[in-house]
Amino acid sequence: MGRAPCCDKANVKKGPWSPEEDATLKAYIEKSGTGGNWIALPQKVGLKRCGKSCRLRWLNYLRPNIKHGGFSEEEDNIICSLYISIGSRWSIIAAQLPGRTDNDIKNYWNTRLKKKLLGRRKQSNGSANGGQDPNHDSINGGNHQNLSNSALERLQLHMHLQNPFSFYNNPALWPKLNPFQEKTLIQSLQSFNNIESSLMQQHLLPASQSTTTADPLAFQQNYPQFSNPNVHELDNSLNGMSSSDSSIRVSDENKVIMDDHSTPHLLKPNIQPALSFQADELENFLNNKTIEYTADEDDHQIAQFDCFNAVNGSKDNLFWWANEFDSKSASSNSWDSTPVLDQSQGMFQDFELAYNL
DNA sequence: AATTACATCAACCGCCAAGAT
DNA sequence: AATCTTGGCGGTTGATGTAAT
Repeated sequence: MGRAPCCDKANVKKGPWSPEEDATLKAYIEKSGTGGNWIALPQKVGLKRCGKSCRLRWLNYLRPNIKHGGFSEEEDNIICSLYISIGSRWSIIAAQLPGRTDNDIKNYWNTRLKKKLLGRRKQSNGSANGGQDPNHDSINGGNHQNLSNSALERLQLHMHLQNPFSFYNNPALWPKLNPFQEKTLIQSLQSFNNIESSLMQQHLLPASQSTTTADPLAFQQNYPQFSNPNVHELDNSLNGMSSSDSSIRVSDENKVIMDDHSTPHLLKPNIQPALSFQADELENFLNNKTIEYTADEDDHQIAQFDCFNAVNGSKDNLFWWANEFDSKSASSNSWDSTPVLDQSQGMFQDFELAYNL
């Protein structure tokens, strides 16, 4: 037996809110507050709505200082970084973006940002899963059924951001370079692409292994000898762009260490990715400023991860949220101050699991 | 102009955790 | 300790708008 409904469904209006309903609800809450009980609120207000519906309407639309649409690059940046780190904890992500609701961010991620980052891939190729899980085929299927879609998606995103093909195909991810660096970079990428095309012709690589159809892993596994020189070249092209900033380090035990000894905020697992090529070099290139290394006495690795950093070129705005993370509310929809980082311990487990595969 | 496909987003659903009884 | 109630959350749906054919 299911649980009892929170309200009498038969006598409750559903669907879009009318301006009159909005005005009624807003006026009441601004005057009297919620009274600490959303379920009882509709009766007090005189609305034929479910209490949950009232709550949602207020939190997502009517309450003051709500922003809709027009996400900035900085906001994209934060959403992306947090999604990779903690997954679809939209309320936590929303807490870092003043004026944004979890629902808005969730919609924005699902409809735009994800596509912007991963590209518009064909999600269905007539596979047996009937298109129910677009991630399923893309990462070898079967062994990953115990992973959440979120974890798979984050893995996919992380891997996508690590491979030179996606980088080549997505100029939005290109770092800002000086003219010389940009020229070198483009030449390197073209060279890489030419090698691949040549191999495709010479060895009649099956279509399923075409790297141009976003399967760099197969290419890397079949032709690892062609990976490293180019990666070196790409890496070298960005020499001189290193930063001495340090904020987060990862210990040998996979624990995050903040320079100011505060609570850790982001974890980039120091687990070797499944890629067979020189992931460190490639990662260093792709995330140049995003995964930064310091040679401190413990030889720890900085793990500040951010996929848009190269685009923005601004470091300061990437750390503000991390530094304030544990001082903010866990939820944009409440006004309490649950320490969100208490939850962080287990948040990375599925990401780590995906990484281990 | 009509139809179809795709994109967007507000709203709903159902589960879970925490607090109250 | 067990049960109930409520708030909160993430996933999903469906209505609407827009672009493509």
